[in-house]
Amino acid sequence: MTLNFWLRNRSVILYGVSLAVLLLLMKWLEWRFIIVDHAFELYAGALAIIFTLLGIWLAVKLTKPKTTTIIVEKEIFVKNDAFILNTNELTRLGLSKRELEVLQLMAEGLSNHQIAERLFVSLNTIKTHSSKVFEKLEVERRTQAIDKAKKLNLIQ
Amino acid sequence: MTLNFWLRNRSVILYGVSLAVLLLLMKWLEWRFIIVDHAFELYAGALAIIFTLLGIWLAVKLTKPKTTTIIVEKEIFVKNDAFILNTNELTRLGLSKRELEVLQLMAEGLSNHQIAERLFVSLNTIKTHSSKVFEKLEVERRTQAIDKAKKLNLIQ
DNA sequence: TTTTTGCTCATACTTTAGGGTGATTTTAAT
DNA sequence: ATTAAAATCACCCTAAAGTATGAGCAAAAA
Repeated sequence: MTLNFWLRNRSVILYGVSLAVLLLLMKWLEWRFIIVDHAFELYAGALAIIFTLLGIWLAVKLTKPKTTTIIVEKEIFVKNDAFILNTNELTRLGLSKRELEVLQLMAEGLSNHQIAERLFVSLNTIKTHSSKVFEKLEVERRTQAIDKAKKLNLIQ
Repeated sequence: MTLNFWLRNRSVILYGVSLAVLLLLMKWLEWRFIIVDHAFELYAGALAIIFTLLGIWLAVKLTKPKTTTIIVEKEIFVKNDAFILNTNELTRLGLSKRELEVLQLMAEGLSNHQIAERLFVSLNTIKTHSSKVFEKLEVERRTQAIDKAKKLNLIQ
């Protein structure tokens, strides 16, 4: 407890002790070399300087450091791969759900045969769907359809 | 409020009190051992207090606050149309310049015939190129090639 | 210089894609 | 209940795509 008190307040205690020592020293000096002219002014000046420095030291030591928080916004460019289906365009073109499904699988590189298997329908059905898709998208080839559909955000 | 004031300034108050105690101690010491003018000590004490306070004030006023910079990441979603060709993948796959050119035109929806016309070569040449492209990309269809090439950033 | 690589083209053949037409069934809307 | 759209499937035919093989030529690399 006593040790704790010492640790917590050693700055103050040290200060008091050193002040006492300083004053005693000055007194002794004064007593020793009292001959000096304007002794009082010098003494006061020294005191002022010393205690100003002491005050600065105290403030720096004992006050919490000022902190200014600067918030800087760092712009991070993120690739917008969050696909948002263009519903407007979809309804405008009149593409049905199934047709869009076929178009999506086309874009993934599947052949008509593979799409038929995937959707559990016949090859002819897929042909009919794809033909309708090309008609509605006003294209002639699946590659064109894919390109256009991607540009219109109809598929991913 | 008063308690808060105490907590915030206990260092300074403690210092003041201890200074007062110290001065009393000195007075007592003076009265006990040394015979000097009383006014001077009071003056010195006042000086000490004033200039210590001045030092504290100076320090508080003039110290630069520590700045903490907090960087907040602000996400900006950008359409990533800044295409960067994946040269590593390109050389890894061993795709030639011409083959890449054909692949690019494929992705734009052109037929082999159209590509041939565009590049002023025969249809058979384009067929050869496309076959090589499929081989190197390890795919069977142009739609697959397009899909893979886009995912690998080989084409736009 | 020789070799390799890239680009070109051809022929023959197979597979896939696409167009046209028509029909049935299911689902949704009027 | 009727109509309309969507989804399904078939057949026929043509066009395009893709495979395989061989070959000529020019530029770059060994």
